[in-house]
Amino acid sequence: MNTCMSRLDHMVDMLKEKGFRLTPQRIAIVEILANSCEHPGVEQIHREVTKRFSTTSLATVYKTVSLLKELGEVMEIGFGDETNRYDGKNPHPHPHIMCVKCKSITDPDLSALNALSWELAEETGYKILSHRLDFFGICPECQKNSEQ
Amino acid sequence: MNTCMSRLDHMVDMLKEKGFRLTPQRIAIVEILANSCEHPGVEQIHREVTKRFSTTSLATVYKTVSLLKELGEVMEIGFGDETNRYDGKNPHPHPHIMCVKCKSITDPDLSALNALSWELAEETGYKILSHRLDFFGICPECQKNSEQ
DNA sequence: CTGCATGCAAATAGTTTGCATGACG
DNA sequence: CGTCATGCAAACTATTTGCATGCAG
Repeated sequence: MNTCMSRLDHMVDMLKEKGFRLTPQRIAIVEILANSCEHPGVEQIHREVTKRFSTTSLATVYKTVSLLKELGEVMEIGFGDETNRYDGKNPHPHPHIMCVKCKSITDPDLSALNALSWELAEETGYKILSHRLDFFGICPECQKNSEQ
Repeated sequence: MNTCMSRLDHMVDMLKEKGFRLTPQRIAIVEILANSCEHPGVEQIHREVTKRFSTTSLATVYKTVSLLKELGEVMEIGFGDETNRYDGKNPHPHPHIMCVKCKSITDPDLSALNALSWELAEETGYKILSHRLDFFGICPECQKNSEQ
Protein backbone atom coordinates (compact mmCIF):
# COMPACT_ATOMS: atom_id res chain seq x y z
CA MET A 1 0.00 0.00 0.00
CA ASN A 2 1.11 3.51 -0.72
CA THR A 3 -1.10 5.22 1.79
CA CYS A 4 1.87 6.48 3.79
CA MET A 5 3.58 7.89 0.71
CA SER A 6 2.92 11.45 -0.31
CA ARG A 7 0.75 11.89 -3.35
CA LEU A 8 3.67 13.56 -5.07
CA ASP A 9 6.02 10.64 -4.53
CA HIS A 10 3.32 8.21 -5.49
CA MET A 11 2.61 9.97 -8.76
CA VAL A 12 6.27 10.39 -9.63
CA ASP A 13 6.97 6.72 -8.89
CA MET A 14 4.05 5.67 -11.01
CA LEU A 15 5.35 7.67 -13.97
CA LYS A 16 8.82 6.21 -13.51
CA GLU A 17 7.56 2.63 -13.23
CA LYS A 18 5.48 2.93 -16.37
CA GLY A 19 8.45 4.28 -18.29
CA PHE A 20 7.36 7.88 -18.70
CA ARG A 21 10.08 10.48 -18.65
CA LEU A 22 10.52 12.75 -15.71
CA THR A 23 11.07 16.10 -17.33
CA PRO A 24 11.24 19.16 -15.11
CA GLN A 25 7.97 20.54 -16.53
CA ARG A 26 6.21 17.26 -15.90
CA ILE A 27 7.41 17.11 -12.32
CA ALA A 28 6.36 20.68 -11.72
CA ILE A 29 2.86 19.97 -13.01
CA VAL A 30 2.59 16.85 -10.90
CA GLU A 31 3.69 18.81 -7.87
CA ILE A 32 1.05 21.44 -8.40
CA LEU A 33 -1.65 18.82 -8.83
CA ALA A 34 -0.49 16.88 -5.80
CA ASN A 35 -0.39 19.90 -3.54
CA SER A 36 -3.33 22.07 -4.58
CA CYS A 37 -6.53 21.99 -2.57
CA GLU A 38 -8.36 24.50 -4.73
CA HIS A 39 -9.01 22.15 -7.66
CA PRO A 40 -7.06 24.17 -10.22
CA GLY A 41 -7.89 24.52 -13.88
CA VAL A 42 -5.44 24.12 -16.75
CA GLU A 43 -4.97 27.85 -17.01
CA GLN A 44 -4.07 28.15 -13.36
CA ILE A 45 -1.70 25.21 -13.50
CA HIS A 46 -0.06 26.77 -16.52
CA ARG A 47 0.35 30.07 -14.69
CA GLU A 48 2.03 28.27 -11.80
CA VAL A 49 4.37 26.18 -13.92
CA THR A 50 5.55 29.11 -15.96
CA LYS A 51 6.73 30.79 -12.77
CA ARG A 52 9.43 28.14 -12.65
CA PHE A 53 9.78 27.19 -16.31
CA SER A 54 8.73 30.21 -18.25
CA THR A 55 8.59 28.58 -21.67
CA THR A 56 6.21 25.80 -20.71
CA SER A 57 3.38 25.63 -23.22
CA LEU A 58 -0.30 25.17 -22.56
CA ALA A 59 -0.18 22.08 -24.77
CA THR A 60 2.29 20.44 -22.41
CA VAL A 61 0.02 21.13 -19.46
CA TYR A 62 -2.90 19.62 -21.32
CA LYS A 63 -0.87 16.60 -22.33
CA THR A 64 0.46 15.96 -18.84
CA VAL A 65 -2.87 16.40 -17.13
CA SER A 66 -4.44 14.15 -19.72
CA LEU A 67 -1.77 11.51 -19.13
CA LEU A 68 -2.32 11.57 -15.39
CA LYS A 69 -6.04 11.38 -15.97
CA GLU A 70 -5.63 8.23 -18.03
CA LEU A 71 -3.38 6.73 -15.38
CA GLY A 72 -6.14 7.36 -12.86
CA GLU A 73 -3.99 9.74 -10.83
CA VAL A 74 -6.02 12.84 -11.47
CA MET A 75 -9.77 13.34 -11.64
CA GLU A 76 -11.36 15.78 -14.01
CA ILE A 77 -14.13 17.97 -12.67
CA GLY A 78 -16.24 19.22 -15.53
CA PHE A 79 -18.84 21.71 -14.41
CA GLY A 80 -21.29 22.87 -17.06
CA ASP A 81 -19.97 26.03 -18.64
CA GLU A 82 -17.00 26.37 -16.34
CA THR A 83 -13.71 25.27 -17.71
CA ASN A 84 -12.48 21.93 -16.43
CA ARG A 85 -10.83 21.72 -13.03
CA TYR A 86 -8.68 18.96 -11.63
CA ASP A 87 -8.21 17.07 -8.40
CA GLY A 88 -4.84 15.44 -7.93
CA LYS A 89 -5.14 14.83 -4.21
CA ASN A 90 -8.12 12.50 -4.42
CA PRO A 91 -8.61 11.07 -7.91
CA HIS A 92 -11.58 8.91 -6.97
CA PRO A 93 -15.23 9.93 -7.30
CA HIS A 94 -16.35 12.07 -4.40
CA PRO A 95 -18.83 14.89 -3.95
CA HIS A 96 -17.95 18.48 -4.70
CA ILE A 97 -19.60 21.73 -3.83
CA MET A 98 -19.00 24.76 -5.97
CA CYS A 99 -19.82 28.36 -5.16
CA VAL A 100 -21.54 29.86 -8.18
CA LYS A 101 -20.15 33.29 -7.28
CA CYS A 102 -16.49 32.83 -6.41
CA LYS A 103 -16.11 29.49 -8.25
CA SER A 104 -14.38 27.87 -5.30
CA ILE A 105 -14.70 24.11 -5.09
CA THR A 106 -14.49 22.17 -1.85
CA ASP A 107 -14.95 18.56 -0.82
CA PRO A 108 -17.70 18.05 1.74
CA ASP A 109 -18.05 14.89 3.81
CA LEU A 110 -21.11 12.90 2.88
CA SER A 111 -21.17 9.55 4.54
CA ALA A 112 -24.57 8.47 3.28
CA LEU A 113 -23.36 8.36 -0.30
CA ASN A 114 -21.98 4.89 -0.94
CA ALA A 115 -25.34 3.34 -0.14
CA LEU A 116 -26.76 5.04 -3.21
CA SER A 117 -24.55 3.19 -5.68
CA TRP A 118 -25.62 -0.16 -4.31
CA GLU A 119 -29.29 0.79 -4.31
CA LEU A 120 -28.90 1.90 -7.89
CA ALA A 121 -27.07 -1.14 -9.21
CA GLU A 122 -29.72 -3.40 -7.76
CA GLU A 123 -32.57 -1.35 -9.09
CA THR A 124 -31.35 -0.88 -12.64
CA GLY A 125 -29.10 -3.84 -13.41
CA TYR A 126 -26.35 -1.47 -14.51
CA LYS A 127 -22.75 -2.22 -13.73
CA ILE A 128 -21.81 1.05 -12.04
CA LEU A 129 -18.32 2.25 -12.93
CA SER A 130 -18.24 5.73 -11.57
CA HIS A 131 -20.38 8.61 -10.48
CA ARG A 132 -20.45 12.32 -10.04
CA LEU A 133 -22.17 14.22 -7.29
CA ASP A 134 -21.89 17.97 -7.45
CA PHE A 135 -23.69 20.66 -5.54
CA PHE A 136 -24.00 24.27 -6.60
CA GLY A 137 -24.63 27.02 -4.13
CA ILE A 138 -23.31 30.12 -2.44
CA CYS A 139 -20.54 29.78 0.09
CA PRO A 140 -20.80 31.43 3.51
CA GLU A 141 -18.25 34.06 2.52
CA CYS A 142 -20.16 35.15 -0.59
CA GLN A 143 -23.44 35.15 1.33
CA LYS A 144 -21.94 37.65 3.75
CA ASN A 145 -20.68 39.88 0.94
CA SER A 146 -24.08 40.13 -0.70
CA GLU A 147 -25.80 41.27 2.49
CA GLN A 148 -25.23 44.92 1.80
CA MET B 1 -51.06 24.23 -10.54
CA ASN B 2 -50.27 22.94 -13.97
CA THR B 3 -49.66 19.37 -13.01
CA CYS B 4 -52.59 18.15 -15.08
CA MET B 5 -51.42 20.03 -18.17
CA SER B 6 -49.16 18.34 -20.66
CA ARG B 7 -45.58 19.52 -20.65
CA LEU B 8 -46.05 20.68 -24.22
CA ASP B 9 -49.03 22.87 -23.40
CA HIS B 10 -47.33 24.19 -20.34
CA MET B 11 -44.22 25.19 -22.24
CA VAL B 12 -46.16 26.76 -25.10
CA ASP B 13 -48.32 28.72 -22.68
CA MET B 14 -45.29 29.94 -20.83
CA LEU B 15 -43.73 31.23 -24.06
CA LYS B 16 -46.97 32.95 -25.01
CA GLU B 17 -47.42 34.54 -21.58
CA LYS B 18 -43.92 35.91 -21.56
CA GLY B 19 -44.39 37.42 -24.98
CA PHE B 20 -42.16 35.12 -27.01
CA ARG B 21 -43.28 34.36 -30.53
CA LEU B 22 -44.66 30.99 -31.43
CA THR B 23 -42.96 30.24 -34.68
CA PRO B 24 -43.45 26.81 -36.22
CA GLN B 25 -39.78 25.91 -35.66
CA ARG B 26 -39.99 26.91 -32.04
CA ILE B 27 -43.11 24.87 -31.46
CA ALA B 28 -41.55 21.87 -33.16
CA ILE B 29 -38.47 22.07 -30.93
CA VAL B 30 -40.60 22.43 -27.82
CA GLU B 31 -42.63 19.40 -28.90
CA ILE B 32 -39.53 17.30 -29.30
CA LEU B 33 -38.20 18.33 -25.92
CA ALA B 34 -41.53 17.76 -24.22
CA ASN B 35 -41.98 14.31 -25.68
CA SER B 36 -38.51 12.74 -25.77
CA CYS B 37 -37.50 10.31 -23.08
CA GLU B 38 -34.01 9.70 -24.44
CA HIS B 39 -32.54 13.03 -23.35
CA PRO B 40 -31.71 14.25 -26.86
CA GLY B 41 -28.75 16.40 -27.82
CA VAL B 42 -28.87 19.48 -30.01
CA GLU B 43 -27.80 17.49 -33.04
CA GLN B 44 -30.60 14.99 -32.56
CA ILE B 45 -33.19 17.70 -32.00
CA HIS B 46 -32.01 19.41 -35.15
CA ARG B 47 -32.31 16.18 -37.12
CA GLU B 48 -35.89 15.80 -35.90
CA VAL B 49 -36.96 19.37 -36.57
CA THR B 50 -35.59 19.37 -40.08
CA LYS B 51 -37.84 16.44 -40.91
CA ARG B 52 -40.71 18.90 -40.66
CA PHE B 53 -39.02 22.20 -41.42
CA SER B 54 -36.08 21.36 -43.58
CA THR B 55 -34.40 24.78 -43.48
CA THR B 56 -34.21 25.03 -39.71
CA SER B 57 -30.71 26.00 -38.69
CA LEU B 58 -28.63 24.64 -35.86
CA ALA B 59 -28.37 28.16 -34.48
CA THR B 60 -32.13 28.31 -34.06
CA VAL B 61 -32.11 25.04 -32.16
CA TYR B 62 -29.35 26.35 -29.90
CA LYS B 63 -31.20 29.61 -29.34
CA THR B 64 -34.50 27.94 -28.55
CA VAL B 65 -33.02 25.36 -26.22
CA SER B 66 -31.07 28.09 -24.52
CA LEU B 67 -34.20 30.19 -24.10
CA LEU B 68 -36.10 27.31 -22.55
CA LYS B 69 -33.14 26.63 -20.33
CA GLU B 70 -33.21 30.18 -19.01
CA LEU B 71 -36.94 29.96 -18.44
CA GLY B 72 -36.29 26.85 -16.35
CA GLU B 73 -38.29 24.63 -18.69
CA VAL B 74 -35.41 22.50 -19.86
CA MET B 75 -32.49 21.09 -17.95
CA GLU B 76 -29.07 20.74 -19.50
CA ILE B 77 -27.19 17.53 -18.89
CA GLY B 78 -23.50 18.12 -19.45
CA PHE B 79 -21.52 14.91 -19.25
CA GLY B 80 -17.76 15.30 -19.44
CA ASP B 81 -16.66 14.91 -23.04
CA GLU B 82 -20.07 14.02 -24.35
CA THR B 83 -21.95 16.76 -26.05
CA ASN B 84 -24.76 18.31 -24.00
CA ARG B 85 -28.09 16.55 -23.73
CA TYR B 86 -31.41 17.96 -22.61
CA ASP B 87 -34.35 16.98 -20.47
CA GLY B 88 -37.59 18.76 -21.24
CA LYS B 89 -39.84 16.37 -19.37
CA ASN B 90 -38.35 17.00 -15.95
CA PRO B 91 -36.32 20.20 -15.79
CA HIS B 92 -35.50 19.90 -12.09
CA PRO B 93 -32.34 18.31 -10.70
CA HIS B 94 -32.62 14.56 -10.55
CA PRO B 95 -30.17 11.70 -10.89
CA HIS B 96 -29.16 10.27 -14.24
CA ILE B 97 -27.45 7.10 -15.22
CA MET B 98 -25.56 6.95 -18.49
CA CYS B 99 -24.28 3.87 -20.29
CA VAL B 100 -20.70 4.53 -21.32
CA LYS B 101 -21.13 2.22 -24.31
CA CYS B 102 -24.43 3.10 -25.95
CA LYS B 103 -24.66 6.59 -24.41
CA SER B 104 -28.24 6.07 -23.32
CA ILE B 105 -29.39 8.12 -20.37
CA THR B 106 -32.16 7.07 -18.03
CA ASP B 107 -33.66 8.42 -14.84
CA PRO B 108 -33.42 6.03 -11.91
CA ASP B 109 -35.49 6.39 -8.76
CA LEU B 110 -33.38 7.28 -5.77
CA SER B 111 -35.45 8.15 -2.78
CA ALA B 112 -32.59 8.60 -0.34
CA LEU B 113 -31.30 11.63 -2.21
CA ASN B 114 -33.03 14.70 -0.80
CA ALA B 115 -31.64 13.98 2.64
CA LEU B 116 -28.16 14.64 1.26
CA SER B 117 -28.83 18.28 0.40
CA TRP B 118 -30.01 19.01 3.90
CA GLU B 119 -27.09 17.23 5.48
CA LEU B 120 -24.78 19.22 3.27
CA ALA B 121 -26.28 22.65 3.86
CA GLU B 122 -26.01 22.16 7.59
CA GLU B 123 -22.48 20.87 7.45
CA THR B 124 -21.01 23.51 5.16
CA GLY B 125 -23.11 26.64 5.64
CA TYR B 126 -23.64 26.88 1.89
CA LYS B 127 -26.94 27.96 0.47
CA ILE B 128 -27.58 25.06 -1.89
CA LEU B 129 -29.15 26.09 -5.18
CA SER B 130 -28.91 22.99 -7.26
CA HIS B 131 -27.11 19.72 -7.64
CA ARG B 132 -26.14 17.10 -10.10
CA LEU B 133 -25.94 13.38 -9.47
CA ASP B 134 -24.82 11.27 -12.38
CA PHE B 135 -23.80 7.65 -12.55
CA PHE B 136 -21.75 6.07 -15.27
CA GLY B 137 -21.89 2.40 -16.02
CA ILE B 138 -22.86 -0.30 -18.48
CA CYS B 139 -26.50 -0.98 -19.09
CA PRO B 140 -27.86 -4.55 -18.95
CA GLU B 141 -28.23 -4.62 -22.73
CA CYS B 142 -24.59 -3.71 -23.38
CA GLN B 143 -23.43 -6.15 -20.72
CA LYS B 144 -25.16 -8.94 -22.64
CA ASN B 145 -23.60 -7.89 -25.93
CA SER B 146 -20.08 -7.97 -24.55
CA GLU B 147 -20.41 -11.52 -23.20
CA GLN B 148 -19.16 -13.11 -26.37
C1' DC C 1 -46.25 47.61 -39.81
C1' DT C 2 -42.84 46.76 -36.18
C1' DG C 3 -39.84 44.01 -33.84
C1' DC C 4 -38.47 39.69 -32.59
C1' DA C 5 -37.04 35.15 -34.82
C1' DT C 6 -34.62 32.92 -38.43
C1' DG C 7 -30.65 31.31 -41.04
C1' DC C 8 -26.40 31.90 -42.74
C1' DA C 9 -21.58 32.69 -41.91
C1' DA C 10 -18.07 34.14 -39.12
C1' DA C 11 -16.29 34.35 -34.42
C1' DT C 12 -15.16 32.18 -30.01
C1' DA C 13 -13.05 29.22 -26.48
C1' DG C 14 -11.33 25.14 -24.72
C1' DT C 15 -8.87 21.51 -26.12
C1' DT C 16 -6.27 18.50 -29.36
C1' DT C 17 -2.98 17.45 -32.96
C1' DG C 18 1.14 17.53 -36.28
C1' DC C 19 5.62 18.24 -36.60
C1' DA C 20 10.37 19.90 -36.02
C1' DT C 21 13.54 20.44 -32.28
C1' DG C 22 15.42 19.26 -27.81
C1' DA C 23 16.62 16.51 -23.84
C1' DC C 24 15.81 12.22 -20.64
C1' DG C 25 17.45 7.75 -19.82
C1' DC D 1 22.06 7.96 -29.31
C1' DG D 2 17.24 6.70 -29.90
C1' DT D 3 12.98 7.87 -28.38
C1' DC D 4 9.79 10.34 -26.16
C1' DA D 5 8.51 15.13 -24.50
C1' DT D 6 8.25 19.87 -25.64
C1' DG D 7 6.53 24.04 -27.83
C1' DC D 8 4.67 26.29 -31.46
C1' DA D 9 0.96 26.83 -34.66
C1' DA D 10 -2.75 25.07 -36.90
C1' DA D 11 -6.90 22.11 -36.54
C1' DC D 12 -11.14 20.85 -34.26
C1' DT D 13 -15.67 21.01 -32.11
C1' DA D 14 -19.43 22.66 -29.62
C1' DT D 15 -21.51 26.74 -29.08
C1' DT D 16 -22.36 31.79 -29.71
C1' DT D 17 -22.86 36.01 -32.22
C1' DG D 18 -23.74 39.63 -36.00
C1' DC D 19 -26.53 40.87 -39.38
C1' DA D 20 -29.76 40.95 -43.30
C1' DT D 21 -34.17 39.02 -44.28
C1' DG D 22 -38.73 37.11 -42.99
C1' DC D 23 -42.80 36.46 -40.53
C1' DA D 24 -45.73 36.48 -36.06
C1' DG D 25 -48.57 39.48 -33.59
